[in-house]
Amino acid sequence: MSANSKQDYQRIWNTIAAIPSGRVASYGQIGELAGYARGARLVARALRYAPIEMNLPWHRVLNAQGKIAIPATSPSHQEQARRLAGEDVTFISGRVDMSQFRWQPDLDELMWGPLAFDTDRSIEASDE
DNA sequence: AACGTGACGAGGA
DNA sequence: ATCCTCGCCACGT
Repeated sequence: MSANSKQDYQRIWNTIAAIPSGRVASYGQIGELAGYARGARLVARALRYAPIEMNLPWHRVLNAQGKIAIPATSPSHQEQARRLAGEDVTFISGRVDMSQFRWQPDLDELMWGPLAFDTDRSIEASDE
């Protein structure tokens, strides 16, 4: 499966939208949950092109080391840190403790939540 | 069409 | 911890 349209980005956006306040996820984690194994870079792109009107909790996505991935030269970097602080996500020497703050969707959420109803992940369409 | 790039990540040295 | 290499793949040149 490969991503090649905005329609594909939608699944990634949906996944990001599901990250609860006070928790964070890594790019790779979002990719896996959205059905793109090893799709970390795809997630980064999807995030960059996400429409602002969508109001995604973009600030809850960090790199695998718990660090803000946006270049420090960008104003958005500060903004991300500010938003996370507002959700009591704490940084220790520039990074978030992922073992403590990583979003871990429970089984119910994975099986019955909104993410489970993406069209090309339905039972009928599973033909790998 | 070919090529370099990157808000990434895992693994090895 | 730091540096490199490779896998990944849509995008802009």
